[in-house]
Amino acid sequence: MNTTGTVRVRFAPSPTGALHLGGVRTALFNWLFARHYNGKFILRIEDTDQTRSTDESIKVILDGMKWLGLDWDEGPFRQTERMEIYRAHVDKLLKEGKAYHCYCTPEELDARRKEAMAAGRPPKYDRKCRTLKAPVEGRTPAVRFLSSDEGQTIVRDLIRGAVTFENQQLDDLIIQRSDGLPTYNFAVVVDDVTMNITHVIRGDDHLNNTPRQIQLYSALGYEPPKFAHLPMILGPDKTKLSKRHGATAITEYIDLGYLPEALVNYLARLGWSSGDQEIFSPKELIEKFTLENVGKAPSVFNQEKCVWLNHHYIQQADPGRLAELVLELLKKDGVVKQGAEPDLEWFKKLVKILIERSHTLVEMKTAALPFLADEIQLDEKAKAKHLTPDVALLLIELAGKLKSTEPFTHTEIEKVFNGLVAEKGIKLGKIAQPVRVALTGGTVSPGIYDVIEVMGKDKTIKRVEAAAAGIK
RNA sequence: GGUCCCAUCGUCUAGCGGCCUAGGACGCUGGCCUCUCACGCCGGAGACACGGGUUCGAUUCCCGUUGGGACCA
Repeated sequence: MNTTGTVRVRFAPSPTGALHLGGVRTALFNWLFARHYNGKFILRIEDTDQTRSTDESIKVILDGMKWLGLDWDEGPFRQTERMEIYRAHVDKLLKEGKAYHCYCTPEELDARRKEAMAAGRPPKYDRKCRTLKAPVEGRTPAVRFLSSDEGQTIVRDLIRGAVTFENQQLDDLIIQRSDGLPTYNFAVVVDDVTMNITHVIRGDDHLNNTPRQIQLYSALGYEPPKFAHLPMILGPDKTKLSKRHGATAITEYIDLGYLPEALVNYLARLGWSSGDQEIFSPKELIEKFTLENVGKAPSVFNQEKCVWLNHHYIQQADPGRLAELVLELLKKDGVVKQGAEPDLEWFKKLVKILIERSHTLVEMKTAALPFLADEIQLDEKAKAKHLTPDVALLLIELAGKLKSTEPFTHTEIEKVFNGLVAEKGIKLGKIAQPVRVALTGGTVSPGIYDVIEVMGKDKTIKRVEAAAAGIK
């Protein structure tokens, strides 16, 4: 690939809602491409649609990118701050006769479109205003691009190869609406040109816009950038991923307890691969990422695999970091009150014993609950199965032994259990399960010695005795 | 409807004419480990959409069909 000169790519989201997975993947690929080739990654906010754009949404996008670690080198630029630039380019085209005023109202266009469809003709603009001699009184015109209707426009896409479009099929598209705002296709071209973008890497859904844009570049007298159209991310029903497929916004994944590195790794592998490798650090991704290994086929977002990666990265993560993240979740839920945080070192110990069986931070949070609460509710089924009359005495005996256990550590606690088991000639499960239920309320938890150690002597004995007392 | 794109296990993918009895990962599943659940380890089921070419030889190249998707309305 020709990479002489600095690579400049951009991510250009519309701030009309959440930052969702498709957008994130586009941003990620652009970012990886820029970093791989030591280029620049530019962030541009496409907010010309002022009725739908919000500052809140811009904040969500920027926060999401930061969370993922996708740092940008220039921007964020906002299109609303660049209106003069668009206007100047429109004027230039008008002056050179490459664009013309169109006085047709949306209603008129709509009517003619319907007429054309009814008559079996393609619903294309009929170019009525192309030959207009004088302005129409009392109307503010839109501006249309005078496109060629002969020949072909070939998009040389870095992922798809050459894609040919018949110019005849292309419309005289509006580049400036009657309210003076530039249209999407026009603003994009002007922006990419004036920002010296070298590679436009974007979703497949823009491939059909590309020939028009190429024509605009050449009308404006600019060399078009190189294009690369990424395959879409689909939902389980194989249609474009959208809200009805469940969690699609990046913020939802934060709330669900995902780690950014897991999401980055997962999204990188959607539509891109490097042999058999599944796990990539950001550094490796940057090293190995090229457009050559980007696939053409759309891919379905698979929650299970994403969770698996999240589990993997939770195992790798620093317990201190996890402790802080889980604590945040607990505060958000109101389980932990500001100023009443548990001892951080103790909490870290707790987190450590939960790591292995946690797929998300939310799971970790849930598993931490019995350790934080003063009182616990015993699961009825677990109680019925494990807290049976024959274990009442065992529990009392165990509690007694634990009272004099010093130091109160995994090793010493294990000795107590082993001693009791040998003495009574029972299986470990006979006592471990009832204790687990007594301490955590349920039948699933980390290893019982770890649970006891972290729970602490007082709480352990209190709960074991309470459980024994509750057996009828 | 028009234009464009796409097509390997359920899903993500490797494969860039012979190495393929099609490899890996998630998920599913049988077993081992075991104080529960996980983790881990060992094993299993599971795909080249179809039909024509091209070629000594097609998953791989070409054409068509089918299917799916996107865009424009």
